[in-house]
Amino acid sequence: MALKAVLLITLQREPGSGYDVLQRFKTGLAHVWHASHQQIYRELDKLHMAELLSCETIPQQDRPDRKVYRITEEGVAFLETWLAEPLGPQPVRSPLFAKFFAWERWPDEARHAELLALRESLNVRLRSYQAIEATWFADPASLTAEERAPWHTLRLGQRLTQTWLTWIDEVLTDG
Amino acid sequence: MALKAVLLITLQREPGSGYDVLQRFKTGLAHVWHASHQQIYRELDKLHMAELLSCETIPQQDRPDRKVYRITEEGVAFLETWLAEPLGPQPVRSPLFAKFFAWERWPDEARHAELLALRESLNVRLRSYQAIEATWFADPASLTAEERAPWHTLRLGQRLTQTWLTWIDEVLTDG
DNA sequence: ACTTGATATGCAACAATATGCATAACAAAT
DNA sequence: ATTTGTTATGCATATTGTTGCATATCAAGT
Repeated sequence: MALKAVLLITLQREPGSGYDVLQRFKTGLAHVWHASHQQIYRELDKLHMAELLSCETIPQQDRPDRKVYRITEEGVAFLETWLAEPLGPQPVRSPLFAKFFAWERWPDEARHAELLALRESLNVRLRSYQAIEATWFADPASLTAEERAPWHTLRLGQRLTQTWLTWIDEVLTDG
Repeated sequence: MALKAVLLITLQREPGSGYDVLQRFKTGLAHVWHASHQQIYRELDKLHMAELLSCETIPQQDRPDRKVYRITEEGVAFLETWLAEPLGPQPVRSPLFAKFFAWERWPDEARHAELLALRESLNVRLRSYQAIEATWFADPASLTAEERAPWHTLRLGQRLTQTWLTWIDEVLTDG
């Protein structure tokens, strides 16, 4: 459901091909929702079948046709319905917590490596957040209401990441 | 994969039926991994087929047989393999971030309701954490290394929840 | 008497995600 | 010349998770 919604909202802002959308998932949408190219192409096709997206096929010489999708009125209505209804509680699913739960069988060495790798990937994420902040949100006071939305999510992302990092250091120190 | 691991670890500590396991998912495992009873029964059957679990059928009068599962040697080996290999980066998938991403089409009223509902459910979770802390971890200094594992995950859960709550209040105040 | 909730188990259909494979041209670097 | 990376699209299969339905007993409350 959320994937459909993300596809609809990004194509509503700017129509584009599956490949265009894929690039957006790799950049601006990277901190919102992950999807593989296979999943994106298939989901776009489904949304087209359901007439939530229209599709204009642009023939190209010597390579596959480029299919440009744009949102339809039904697509907008679908998106607004999704936004209006509350999400409900999200199920808890944390593989790392599962490993901690299995503590007595988790070798010290493996745990240490796991935490170091996680810390590294969280640091990468934090740097990515910092780059976004410097580029787009250098002056928070001057942001419009609309611009504040991504700024808020960025700040939450930063704080959650920081919370994780602080905790990892404590666990590494502890054992 | 993680579901298999959680089933194996809990049955390794204490053999039991699908129903027993379900009760554990509703209590002690509630903050580790969510699974429905349908999924649990199906997965136990699969693990039995794969001989990672053995199964003793205990006939009962006038009601379905009780099937008691216990871990096998292959099951232990499987679990240890899973614990030894690093998890790798977890894909980002946050429906709430997706809604923030769709800000310009998200009505103020719906956003407000969404955040209030989320705040309430996070508060419930925080109270649940506090109850666990008071019951099991009243004196952190006296914990053994093994007891510290669930304590660590509890603390991370508390802090992440608190980070969310602080952020929600800010967003509610802001707009 | 009747309903509700706990005990105890599942099947079937569907949706979402992951993984492996496949094609084909072009540009840039070695 | 050949490899590597980018552009551009998908299909097939398997795994994982969701939702609706189904059965049957017993205890406790109304």
